Amino acid sequence: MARRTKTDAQRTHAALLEAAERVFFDKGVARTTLGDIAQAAGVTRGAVYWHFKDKADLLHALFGQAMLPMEALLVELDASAGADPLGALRSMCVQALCSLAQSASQQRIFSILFYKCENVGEVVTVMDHKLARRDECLAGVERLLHSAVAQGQLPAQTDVFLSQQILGNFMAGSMREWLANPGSYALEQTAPAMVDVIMAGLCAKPPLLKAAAG
Amino acid sequence: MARRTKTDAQRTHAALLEAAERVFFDKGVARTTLGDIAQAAGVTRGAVYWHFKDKADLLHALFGQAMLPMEALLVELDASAGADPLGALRSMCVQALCSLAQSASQQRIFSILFYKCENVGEVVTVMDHKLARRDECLAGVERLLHSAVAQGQLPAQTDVFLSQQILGNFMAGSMREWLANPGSYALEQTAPAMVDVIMAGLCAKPPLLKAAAG
DNA sequence: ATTTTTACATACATTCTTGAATGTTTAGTT
DNA sequence: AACTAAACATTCAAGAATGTATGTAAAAAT
Repeated sequence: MARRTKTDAQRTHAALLEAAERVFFDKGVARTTLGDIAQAAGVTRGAVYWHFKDKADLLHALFGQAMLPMEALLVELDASAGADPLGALRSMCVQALCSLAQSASQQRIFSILFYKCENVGEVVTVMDHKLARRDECLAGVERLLHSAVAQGQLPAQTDVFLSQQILGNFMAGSMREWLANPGSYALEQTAPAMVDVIMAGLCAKPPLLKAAAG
Repeated sequence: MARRTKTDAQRTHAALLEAAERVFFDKGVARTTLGDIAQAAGVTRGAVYWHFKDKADLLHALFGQAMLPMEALLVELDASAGADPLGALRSMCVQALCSLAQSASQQRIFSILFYKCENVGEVVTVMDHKLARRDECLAGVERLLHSAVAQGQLPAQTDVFLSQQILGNFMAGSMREWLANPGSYALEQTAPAMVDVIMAGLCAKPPLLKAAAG
């Protein structure tokens, strides 16, 4: 086959991304050759090298399109910051877990992130880009926690930085561990109760700032 | 060089494991060749193939010697089950985090586990073996939680399975996220406060069993 | 209508890596 | 003292993956 129309090109572009998602998930990033992806997409390596510079570029594109839910939460976050920041945080976290539980594609992509991709070499560049996005999100979380303190939902002495770390660690760990065997329990059902435990802990015994010795 | 004494052989065996730890950490498992490890250990590939079947076997051996702290906790766990199960659980978790924070070798090995190793192909066999060990540990955690319920430290309706998941998710997430940049905060200092949040959450608003509808 | 790109396919040269095969001492063993 | 086998080193054949270079047919541009 020779050149198709512009929309056909976009279609192969998408097909390559979809194929990459599947093959990366199945074989891991390091072991998949660009030939594998081309074959899975029904094209040749020439097409891959036309649309992407190399494997890292393809991975970057794959991860780039995947964070939409994360960013959606970020938007929702700043909107609802006013009334009940802690409640907003809670529903954000629950929704993030439920979103993962409901989307097979998201599960594949996060599985690749967590389990099928070595953070080494050119990949770290891709990951750094991804982490920058996540840090923006975490900064939003920190803002929410600050306003929770301001509104008295959390004690004045609360160490906001540590609280955010705790929440982030729990969220990342929950996603990763659940993805190890998604069948072990129904994440969407249990997500609210799980997040509630963390929120209750932050209210009941939050990490406190060490007052500067005077 | 030719054949050395038996103790020399043990020394090269250990040197190979140490070299593997370093090189795997630096280059990731997939990209390191057995030649790299041999060179780092000051021998040739022949020595590697003598001591280990292949790369997966080497990785298995590396991970096999690494879980000693985890198993140490397991022993300590059953010993202290009597008086204050929740307290025992707390100190276990804190100690696990501090242990990680203090041992550079442990940090490398866990970094390999979390970031430098794709869960694919023969590696899953290695990981499964590792997960089996971890599940034993988690079973111990579950026993502790049960006795905490029995002693009234946790409400009778507490969903022990979910509680254990929550704690495990938090612990795994904390280790992994901290390893992403160990310099961002002092884990040994903050570990007690962090674990306390989770424990307080479990006490204040534990996940509850859904009573079978009658 | 022609020229120029686009969007790929095909072919090629190069480089790595692996597994196995074979060689070489020398420590134990009898 | 002779023999066996341990503990490596060295070499080799074979396949595979990458990047690039080149071919090509149709779509756009003029």
